[in-house]
Amino acid sequence: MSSSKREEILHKALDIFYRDGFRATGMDKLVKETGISKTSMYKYFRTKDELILASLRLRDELFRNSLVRKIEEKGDDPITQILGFFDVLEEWFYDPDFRSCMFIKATGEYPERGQPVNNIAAEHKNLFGDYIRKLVIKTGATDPELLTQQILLLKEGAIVTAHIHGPKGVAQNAKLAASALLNTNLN
Amino acid sequence: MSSSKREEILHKALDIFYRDGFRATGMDKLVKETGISKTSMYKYFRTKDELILASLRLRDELFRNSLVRKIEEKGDDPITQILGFFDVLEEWFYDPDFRSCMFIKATGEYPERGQPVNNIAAEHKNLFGDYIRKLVIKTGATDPELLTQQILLLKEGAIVTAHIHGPKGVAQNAKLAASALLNTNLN
DNA sequence: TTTTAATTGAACAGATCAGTACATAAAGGC
DNA sequence: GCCTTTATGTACTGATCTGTTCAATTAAAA
Repeated sequence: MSSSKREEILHKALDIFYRDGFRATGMDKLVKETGISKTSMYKYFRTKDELILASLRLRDELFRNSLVRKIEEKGDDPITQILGFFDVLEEWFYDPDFRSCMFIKATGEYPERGQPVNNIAAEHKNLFGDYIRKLVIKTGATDPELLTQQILLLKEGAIVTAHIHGPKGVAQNAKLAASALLNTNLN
Repeated sequence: MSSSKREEILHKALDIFYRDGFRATGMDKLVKETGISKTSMYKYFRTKDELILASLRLRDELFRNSLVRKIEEKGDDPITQILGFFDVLEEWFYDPDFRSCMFIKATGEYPERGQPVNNIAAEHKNLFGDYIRKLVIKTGATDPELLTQQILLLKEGAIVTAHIHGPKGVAQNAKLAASALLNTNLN
């Protein structure tokens, strides 16, 4: 199968891009660290930009799937899942490979509006937001749209804060805030 | 005065670094856009890294001062100021020159822990956090430390979200969350 | 005006950037 | 065995990167 090489390149490039950033990662570094020849890289991806975009799309898929799966391992009812989501975040923050959100960093490096990088990032956030919204609606909250957006704000804030200050306490502070907001929305 | 040239370089470099990013901004681009010769740049700053760090330090000073001033224009009592803070954020998000938080982006581009960039970013967040904490304590909140951290999470989340999705509604959602959290902390 | 300091422009070095060309080497199917 | 596909290694192009050098120019001080 020819596409297995493509997948291999993609997964390895994703790890390095996530760890070191896009502009800081040259193709030669990618060759050296992955052991894959440059010829192969340019066979499956016509440009570095194309590889970056494909990496982001893969990250979207892997990350959302992983998040949803871990959330649903926390329990069955929506409140448990919403609050459990912040425990999932906490586990991520304590992972030594945690380096903030790849999409936040990507939009930081490619600030031009309407660029594909920005679109993929926005789409990723929208898709995950849709999932959270479903959970919030299931709780019977009085203003599910507002509550959804607020939970997402806490999530983004926690990611950025854990990256700058370290993981300690960050996710639990966010969880307590989400819990308080949930309570005011249920009575 | 020789330091006025230094200041000029610093202010102009800051604007370009903030707009385009650090790695995406070469010294030649800086020369072309600022009209300042490369010789002068390297006279006042020995390396690009030094210029970057000085830019971040200037940003810290300018941005915190501006934020505090605008917050205090919103009123005298701490609750008005805390909630007004989110209106200040909203004005910033709608500024066409808004491009997220320079420190979040900086730590994204220079992910190595313990690096000066990271330290300056953390210090910036700490200093502003200290200011918010003072306001929160003045409100008589039951758990001022927790509430402070939560308000800061909402702030970081709002910045990142406004950058990816645009400014609409973001700051007000955060403001409503902060208001609800304040209420649960005052009763 | 004369002298001194500050600034510029432009060329340069050496490294690294994205991307290409091509000949060699594995690997798999028949 | 043979043949085709797939992958590798290496060298290369031209652009761009950070940083240096130095003579010419402007501005300020005397």
